[in-house]
Amino acid sequence: MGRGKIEIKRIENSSNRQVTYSKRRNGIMKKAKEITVLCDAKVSLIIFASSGKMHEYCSPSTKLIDILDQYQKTSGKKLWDAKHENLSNEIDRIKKENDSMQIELRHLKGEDITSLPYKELMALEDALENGLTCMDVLDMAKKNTKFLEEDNKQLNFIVNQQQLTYENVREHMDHHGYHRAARADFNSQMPFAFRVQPMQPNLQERM
Amino acid sequence: MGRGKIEIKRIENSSNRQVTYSKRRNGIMKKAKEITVLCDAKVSLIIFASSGKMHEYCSPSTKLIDILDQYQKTSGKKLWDAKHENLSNEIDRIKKENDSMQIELRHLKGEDITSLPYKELMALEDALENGLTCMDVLDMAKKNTKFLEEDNKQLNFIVNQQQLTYENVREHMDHHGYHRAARADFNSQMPFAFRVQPMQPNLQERM
DNA sequence: AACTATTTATAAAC
DNA sequence: TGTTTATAAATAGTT
Repeated sequence: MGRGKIEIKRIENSSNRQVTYSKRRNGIMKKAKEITVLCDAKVSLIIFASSGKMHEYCSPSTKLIDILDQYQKTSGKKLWDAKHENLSNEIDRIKKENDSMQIELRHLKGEDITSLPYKELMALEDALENGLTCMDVLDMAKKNTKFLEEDNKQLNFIVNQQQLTYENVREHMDHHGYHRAARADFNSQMPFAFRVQPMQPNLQERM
Repeated sequence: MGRGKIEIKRIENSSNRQVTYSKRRNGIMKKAKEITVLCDAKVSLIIFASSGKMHEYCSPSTKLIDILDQYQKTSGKKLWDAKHENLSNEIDRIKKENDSMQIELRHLKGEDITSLPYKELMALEDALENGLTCMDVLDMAKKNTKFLEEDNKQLNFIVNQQQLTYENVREHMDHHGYHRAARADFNSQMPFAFRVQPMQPNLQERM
């Protein structure tokens, strides 16, 4: 449609190409508008000139994003969904990081590891694999030590109390002149040196 | 361009509209292809009929996604970026959570170390300076734990023996009919529940 | 869907 | 770039 028929192939003359581009671009835009109005169609038209300049048409009262959404649904082709996936993956990655930190935190904040149920132990294993440091394990060890020391203290206290009792009872028996045989019996039942001292006097120096 | 001129307004007759849509859609598609070839343009054309049927054209050796990317860059308008904002926001949120946890972790770890008794801290420092690895320190911790556990065992043994003794003595006294008052005395000296159970039943499993 | 009279788009020239 | 114009192409109405 013009003074002469043209072949549909790249126009080599740059300025001719530019002119034709401009004219035909307007033509397409007009057609796009027309079909939108005439036929109730939704149209998205995006054109980039080789120069990089962009022109677009999008049917009125419609957002390009909606058209593209519908495009994805209708065609089944993914557009930003691919990007979406990347972000989702990052979220997953960070969430995992989060989880292992939370586990680490819980443990550092003090609950004893070995008292944890199996599940949590498995989680801890994961945490270790995910870079729980030696320091963390040391901390746990320290907590354990503290427990043991407390146990020791209590046990020592009890033993001492028992010894005191023993001595009091013996004194009592002595005082009241209980039968010699009974006292021998009693002693034979007490084979240990009850003067209990802390067996590890400077525990904290060992760490 | 046809037998008669038409106004550019919605074609009310449904089947006419449908026919015109089909014809014009082909026309636009052809034009899109032509401008692509003739002028080196990149074109994305998406058309939805009111029926929902979709047709698209995208210039060859180009992906729609690339055109849309370029669209976003060139126009500054956000397409899926808007949708991604939600995900990005979640990532930000989680990352913040992460950061504060990391701070908390550092804090806790720092606190743990600085709250150690001076001696212990110096010892640890020395150990690390002298090229001991984390492993070595862990080993020490384990040894310490073993000592404590042995102490605990011994103490438990003693406590149990003492209790046995107590029970035997009482039985002995009962059997030989010692004075009621003496027995009362004896009981009053034993204020503790001697039935000692390991307070940390699975110490060895903690490390 | 094919036909065709007519409108519209546009290539070439200015 | 914009206008003109001869002509190709598109298409509205018809069959």
